[in-house]
Amino acid sequence: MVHRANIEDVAREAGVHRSTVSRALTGSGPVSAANRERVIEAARKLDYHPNTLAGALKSQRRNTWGLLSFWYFTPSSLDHYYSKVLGGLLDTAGKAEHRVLLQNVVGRFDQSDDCRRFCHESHLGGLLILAPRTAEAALKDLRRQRIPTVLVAYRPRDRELSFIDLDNVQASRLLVDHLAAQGHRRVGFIGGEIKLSANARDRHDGYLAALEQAGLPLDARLVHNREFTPGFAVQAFEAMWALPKSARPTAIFCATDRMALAAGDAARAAGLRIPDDLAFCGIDDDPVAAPAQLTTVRFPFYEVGAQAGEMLRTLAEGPRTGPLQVLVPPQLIVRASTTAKTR
Amino acid sequence: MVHRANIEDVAREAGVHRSTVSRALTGSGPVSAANRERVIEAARKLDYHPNTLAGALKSQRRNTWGLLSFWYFTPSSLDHYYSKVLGGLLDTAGKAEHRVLLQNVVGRFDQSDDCRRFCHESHLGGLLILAPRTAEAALKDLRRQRIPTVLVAYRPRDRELSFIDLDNVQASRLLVDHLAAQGHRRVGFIGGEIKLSANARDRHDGYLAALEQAGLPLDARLVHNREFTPGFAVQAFEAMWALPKSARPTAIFCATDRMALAAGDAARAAGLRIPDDLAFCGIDDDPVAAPAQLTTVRFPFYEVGAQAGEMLRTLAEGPRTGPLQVLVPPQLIVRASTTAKTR
DNA sequence: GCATACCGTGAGAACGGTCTCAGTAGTCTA
DNA sequence: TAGACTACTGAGACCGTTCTCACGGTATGC
Repeated sequence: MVHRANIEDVAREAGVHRSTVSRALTGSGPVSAANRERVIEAARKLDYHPNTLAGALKSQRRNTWGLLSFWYFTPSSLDHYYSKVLGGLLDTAGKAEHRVLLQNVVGRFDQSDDCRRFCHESHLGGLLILAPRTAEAALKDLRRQRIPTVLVAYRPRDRELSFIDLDNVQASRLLVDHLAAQGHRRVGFIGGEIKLSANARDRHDGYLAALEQAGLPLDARLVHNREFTPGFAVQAFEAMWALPKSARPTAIFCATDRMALAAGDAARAAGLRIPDDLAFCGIDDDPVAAPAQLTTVRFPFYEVGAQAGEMLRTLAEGPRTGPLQVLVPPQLIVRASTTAKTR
Repeated sequence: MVHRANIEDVAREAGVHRSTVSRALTGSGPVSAANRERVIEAARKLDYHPNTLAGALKSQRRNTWGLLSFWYFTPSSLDHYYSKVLGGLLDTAGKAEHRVLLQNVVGRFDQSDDCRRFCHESHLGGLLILAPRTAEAALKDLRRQRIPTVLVAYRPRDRELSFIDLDNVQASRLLVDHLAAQGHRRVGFIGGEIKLSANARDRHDGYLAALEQAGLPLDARLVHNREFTPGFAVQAFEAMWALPKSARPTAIFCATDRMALAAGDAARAAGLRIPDDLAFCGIDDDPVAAPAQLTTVRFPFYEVGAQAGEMLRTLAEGPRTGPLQVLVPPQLIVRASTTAKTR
């Protein structure tokens, strides 16, 4: 291993004590201008880089944030989400002079030794947790450590925890309002099982709330909740289209883009023109949505990551701030699948 | 801050010296069965977690790998690449009892202070560099540090560096061979500027080599290299289709999926049936390729990350291994855009 | 002129481990 | 039974910083 200059070498080179070197380089105390100059020059000459391990050990300062992701496998549909959140976090971390350390937890959160060791032994100054579906019990153990922790895209039952979640209710509202503004009155909904997924519930609830607020009729025959799958979307579309003509929807709002595209393809195959005969919209702004001209909403994942970082900063410095709880609104992306060219 | 038990506390609890605790927990020396038992019990009781900072400081052991990505901005098309490589690296790191630390470099690699500090001050035991387009000069500085370094998806001029690159030549070969096997003899190529990008050059070279090997004719009118953009792909398709009927291609191979899809859309708009009148294929297995039924090749990014980690391990332990240089072959994904249903 | 304040500095104790070394007791060999 | 060897243990230096403290010197206030 190459010899790396340490603070003592710099002190010798500059002809001062290492305390003075430390003060000069970190600005933690008074140093005469002449000595500061000498120290900086010596550090440059010796290519000195302080050993952060030693510094952190002594000062007990924690300048690393941990990102704990909790996936048994990583479905490709999460790549976009993951890398944008990460990008935002990295940028905030950079500004805050923090490093970002990663840990992927395979299997159950609360039984993972990796996870425990990551949180206890990595000298973390903050912790971000992605998608901890079953993790709330395990979080209690973490809280004893008093490491600032923010849950991402998850709303815990325990109201003492900090989180930054996506406003799925608002997502539905934006889309329903947009459809209403386009003149639609009969808007169908195809979503996931509301008992299994908070996302499914919120998107469904938002749909109901927005219908009511916009004064649109609610027709139970136009509401289908079971699975977040393209196959189910096609089935649900077919069921709606089998209704008497007057009962059919003029627009269908699917809880994901993939579902909307599948249902849209089925509709096209049945001879319908989109959006004139039937409009479609989804949620996610999946990469396939843009080429397919699908109206959708997009969550600003980069900003979620960046703001999560800011929350960690606030939690770390605030002596006694309560939990921080943020709901991130989505952005409406209007495309041709809901905007008739001929009107 | 909560009191965290240290090794001294455990020693006191177990009634032994802290040396014995260290030996018992790390297995670095002999400990009697009775004492080992006592130590483990004491550690459990006090919820002791060793301070890795202190350990690494003294032992000079480096158990962190750095992942340096170098993007001025992060285009969404790289999300998939980035998160898969990362996933693979994380898994290998986990097996090797290593942590992964991230740094995103904005702007020029060789002028980035963040980058230098990351490499010098993070006590890295290995370094992975993603997409260091202009970075080779800066790497010399890094090599002085003797940190095992692997370049990902990049082939450096300096043959002393270790890298793991994607075999773009082989990608082209797989596709051309596939087209030839489908009976095509006139295969067009649309790619990027070969002087600007190694990718563009390799894909183009692979096309030429595979044509020759398969005994297919090379017609300069069917080869278009300028930009990796959908717009250019459309132009190039139109140019080919404006040729006399006998000179037209029966299949077009585009250097990216996005280009292939754009050209394919233009062909469809011109009334052509795909693949019967004209077959298309691309490279990348972009998320939009599967729904569009586009034949393409996929690079195994997860495996790239995992193997890069293995390379770091080898470089770290090998006392004097030379540079490791790996070329990763892609996988052919055959879809309907090249397989005529009616034949 | 003396008390007070403050600036700049060096001395040296931490931080929490690891690791070398020496010493003790017990076992084995000749 | 002496000598060598082994298993185990504690003492304590050390990794490279930060940070508190004490001290000399100069400026300020009364």
